[in-house]
Amino acid sequence: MVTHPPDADLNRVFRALADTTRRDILRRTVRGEVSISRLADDYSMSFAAVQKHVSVLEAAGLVAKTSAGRERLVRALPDRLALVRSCLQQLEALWVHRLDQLDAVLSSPQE
Amino acid sequence: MVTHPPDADLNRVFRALADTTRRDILRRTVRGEVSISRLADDYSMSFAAVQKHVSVLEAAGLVAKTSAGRERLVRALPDRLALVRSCLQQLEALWVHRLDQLDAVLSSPQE
DNA sequence: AGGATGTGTAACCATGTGGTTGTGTATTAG
DNA sequence: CTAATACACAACCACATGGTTACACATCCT
Repeated sequence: MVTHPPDADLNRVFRALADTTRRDILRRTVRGEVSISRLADDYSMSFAAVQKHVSVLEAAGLVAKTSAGRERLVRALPDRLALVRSCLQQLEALWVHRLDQLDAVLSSPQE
Repeated sequence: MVTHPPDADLNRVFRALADTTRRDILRRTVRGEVSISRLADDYSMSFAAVQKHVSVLEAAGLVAKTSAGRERLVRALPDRLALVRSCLQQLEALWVHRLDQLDAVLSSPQE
């Protein structure tokens, strides 16, 4: 069970997505760049907490920050979602394969 | 920020997927029912640890257990993955929308 | 210059997580 | 019946996580 590097990445991405606030931040930064304090305005938690959420998303590669004067603009990055999609697709492919096998068993003559 | 019940579900599902061992268990139980001890044979951790992983997957609705004599057979459930897919799809739809807006801006005459 | 705003960082706390061991209880095998 | 197997459950531990507050620093505004 050597955990491939991509495995660790996948863990971080799923982990980052497993929080309502972070998913919301992601939705908001998909539409365009938003500063951290403007993000923080809409949540009932401290600025530092929102900052932490952003840094979790950043560590997962789901978001990037760019400096603009005294504020940091957060924008969502689409690339890492492909990782998740491929993981799910792989799982669902196995399901399809199982169903195929079931079909084969049901439609083949008894042994 | 009233977290809808589905939000909590989504959190649990993503959280459950954010672990290499659990994703592996999921892959193995997609193909067909596997007992917990047979699952545990292939990981370098205690039986109880694997049991916990299974129960996390179960709480997330990704897996179900059925009694068969003294063993519990674990099988993967496909339904909850649809939740994840729709969440990602929604996010990516927002991205597409942003790109559309960008295109519109770029192709429209200056103001 | 000086104050307001935006951010980064550190310390701290409660709780959750991933792992362990130990014990109890069914169920199967001899 | 007894022993081994498969599981459930609880207690425990180290560490991560999500939150807080406090403080330092940079940047903008007047």
